Amino acid sequence: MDTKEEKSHNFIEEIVESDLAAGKYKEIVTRFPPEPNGYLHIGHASSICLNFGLTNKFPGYTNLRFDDTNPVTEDTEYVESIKDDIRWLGFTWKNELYASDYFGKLYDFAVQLIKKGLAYVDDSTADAIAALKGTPTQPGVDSPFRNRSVEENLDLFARMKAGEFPDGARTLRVKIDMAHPNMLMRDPILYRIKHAHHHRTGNDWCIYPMYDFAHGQSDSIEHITHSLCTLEFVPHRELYDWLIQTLEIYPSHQYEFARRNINYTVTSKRKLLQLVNEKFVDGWDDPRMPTISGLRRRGYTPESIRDFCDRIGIAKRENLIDVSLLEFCIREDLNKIALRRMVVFDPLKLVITNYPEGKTEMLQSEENPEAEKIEVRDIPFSRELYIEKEDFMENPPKKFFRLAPGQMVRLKSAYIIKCDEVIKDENGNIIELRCSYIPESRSGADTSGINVKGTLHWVSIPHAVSAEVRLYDRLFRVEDPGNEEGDFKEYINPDSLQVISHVYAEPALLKSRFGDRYQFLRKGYFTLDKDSSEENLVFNRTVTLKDTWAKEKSKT
RNA sequence: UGCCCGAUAGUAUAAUGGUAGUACGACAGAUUUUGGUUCUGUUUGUCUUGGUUCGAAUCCAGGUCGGGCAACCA
Repeated sequence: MDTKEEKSHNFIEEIVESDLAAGKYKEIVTRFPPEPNGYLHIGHASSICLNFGLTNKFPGYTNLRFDDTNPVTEDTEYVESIKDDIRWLGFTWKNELYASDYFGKLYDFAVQLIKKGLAYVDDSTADAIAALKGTPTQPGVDSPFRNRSVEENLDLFARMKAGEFPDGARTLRVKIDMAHPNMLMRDPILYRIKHAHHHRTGNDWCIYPMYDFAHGQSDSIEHITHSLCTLEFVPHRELYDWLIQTLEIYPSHQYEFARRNINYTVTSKRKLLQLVNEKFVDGWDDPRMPTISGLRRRGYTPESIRDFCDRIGIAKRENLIDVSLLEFCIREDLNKIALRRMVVFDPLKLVITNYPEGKTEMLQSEENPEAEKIEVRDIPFSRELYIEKEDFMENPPKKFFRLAPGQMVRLKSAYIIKCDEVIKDENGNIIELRCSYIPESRSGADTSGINVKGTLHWVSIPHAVSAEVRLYDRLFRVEDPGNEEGDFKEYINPDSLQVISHVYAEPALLKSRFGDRYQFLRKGYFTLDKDSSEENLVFNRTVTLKDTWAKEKSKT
């Protein structure tokens, strides 16, 4: 019996495993810390899978903590969408928490630092602070307010909290070293004044802690053992550790990994927000968006996204992941679960001349040939059918397995037919095909002995139902739009959405419900869109099928 | 001209001093009532120069290249 090879650990799992083995912790605590100022995207999914995945693999739990320290950009709309998305991805948090829950504690921490002579109120303007900060290669200069007395600092900070000063008039800064080689250690700001309404604390506060004075402290309060964040926070770790040590609070530790980037899209909340606000897309859940809600509406499954995150792994190097891997993951999942349906997008009329007029025959076809237990559905067959225009060629190349004058093909789950005659209009356009069928070739009861190379999908004209399909392509024409010259929006793919308002579908599709997943035979995977109604079925194409014929064609 | 992080096939990721592997992609073939699926095979890689070592992707030193750091954002 072959034991399945254990999947190798990423570097963070290694750290956790060795911490656990060394007895440093009995259980681990991680957190997913979104700022509620945008919708979650595929990059966040990776972080979610990491944080929650860790505590699924190892003993411990994961908190959801909203990093809501900037009331100006944050909103409960985002809080709700973030919770929905995490749940939909299939994860459960232990505690729903907010950095704003700790505003009181954080204030007390600040007072402690002032009392230790390690924090001061600075009256400098933002410009002055920036000017005295120095540059990466030049040391900064002490603020003229740096040496105020503890009493004065205590008084001023209390009055900042009391709302005596306008926005931006004063800040509280920690006193470290203005010549420190790490710029984040040059007396970083702890608190700033913002007379703004907070989505949770309302108007209770007019001073708000900065990220560096909220995140690590929140981690510590929650006894987070492994605080995972992306690489741009590496230089913050020194300050993170300094504050925890100085405040003598629970020592959480920060570990950094490289954010996941995917080609032909952007995953920056600022850029995504622009696409939404400037109407380049239909909203945060536009099926072309790399947001979780966009992927959901597009028809991606949570399983496929988790599988994707699993396959791309976690590491520290810069990366640009090929979107074809994401597409592979969704195809693999949908192939197993999607119900097969026949839908003709671009119809060509086909008349079976030797089939009785007015006759309707019910044929059976598999719901899903990959299923362990094959179930079937009924499909009406009649004398007049639609096939796909591109499935017929008058002068076909040698490798064309589809219909052509004098050629035979199988109609999926029906009969073998032969093309006898091509009917054209006065302009020479092909408007109808006259074919004959082989009665003994009926699917499942074929005694004809005829072998054909091609199988086509089809729809019976009198039974066809109408639907709209929306075909999506990548949102950008270039691999890394965020890194191109000029505005990233110049690189939007103008053909990222193609709507076909009337396609012809087999009647079984009439019973579609939200969340149903289909494979339209030879066309791709589709799911019902929220714009759909009883009168107008609307389907989103999740992803195409792999198409080796298209590849073959493009060679010439 | 400072501090920090990184570099393994086209892409992503393993190998933790001992055979450079996996997945996706690409290519070729088999099977197929979806040019889908499935199966088989092929292809391509340790940034560089030294050093340590019986042995280096791995350890050390120098270099090169890429990225981050000067928001009262997170």
